[in-house]
Amino acid sequence: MSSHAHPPDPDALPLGPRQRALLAVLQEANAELSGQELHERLKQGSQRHGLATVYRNLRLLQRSGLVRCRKLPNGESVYAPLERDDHHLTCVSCGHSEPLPICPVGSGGLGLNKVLLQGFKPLFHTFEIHGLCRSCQQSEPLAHG
Amino acid sequence: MSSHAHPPDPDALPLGPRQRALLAVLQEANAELSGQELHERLKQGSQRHGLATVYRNLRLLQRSGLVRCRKLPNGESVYAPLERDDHHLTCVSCGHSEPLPICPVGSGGLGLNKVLLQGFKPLFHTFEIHGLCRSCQQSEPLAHG
DNA sequence: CCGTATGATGAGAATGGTTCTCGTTTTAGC
DNA sequence: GCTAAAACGAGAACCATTCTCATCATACGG
Repeated sequence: MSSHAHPPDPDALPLGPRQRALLAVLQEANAELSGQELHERLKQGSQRHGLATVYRNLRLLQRSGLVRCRKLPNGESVYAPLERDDHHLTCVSCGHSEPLPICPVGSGGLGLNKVLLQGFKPLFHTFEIHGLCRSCQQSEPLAHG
Repeated sequence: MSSHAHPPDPDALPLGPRQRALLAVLQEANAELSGQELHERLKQGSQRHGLATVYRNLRLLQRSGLVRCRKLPNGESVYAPLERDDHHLTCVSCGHSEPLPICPVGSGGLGLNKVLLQGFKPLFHTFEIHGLCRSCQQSEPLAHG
């Protein structure tokens, strides 16, 4: 069993109109978006949109297996459609994070099996390499920054 | 090149006494600790310890390659010594997170090479499977929670 | 040995993303 | 159209983390 589960078909799920709008914005974007950014983009449409609802629906979409989420070093959460499977290189010093075109979960699925998962239902995974970006290596002579 | 770099020898690094104390508490603990928990434990010693210094030194230790960090769904950061290489199963609904005894970065190192890293210096990696734990699968009929 | 410069520290205030509260609006069923 | 239940928006509340700044420790020159 892999954690590369296929996302469910959104049309088969009982999504509200705001949840569909949220999903559409995420799918059109070419990068992960934060809750605040999503809120900004949705407000530009015709309907009213509250920030609380954006976060509420992001949680629901995540539980439905349509949206993935990760936390940046600054505490922001960023969201993307489940099917986008990027991972990241993140600097522990400046917080800069960039895509890493590699996925540790090959088609073999890491040998994840029911014994290890113990009833846990996987939706998506995150893989991140943390370290020092080129410019932070230069400016900071390691320890005692 | 792998992201399984050996941690540097702490004795060879110019660490201050508070940084050593921090590292010692982390190494004695058998689980990841949050900044607040570390602060609590350090305050029980003889020296005074401020929360700001705990966070400052955690950042320095991280840059030095001695400490790793990840963010829980509730926004807390938890820390562990670099050499502890656990990964996690985390529930997107209740936030519960438990160790997963698997590492996607085998001794082969994923084929990470200089071309991909582009001057980035890896210190540690995080791998996490997000999904629904057994009890949240039961209590929440997926979407429209 | 003392004075001074530099860096580390502690206490508490400030920050900011996310969640909560609650009165209002929309939806579904009849 | 009427009512109950669910979703919503605005703003307050929350809380881990970071910032500010006055104080303290350390190193070094005189």
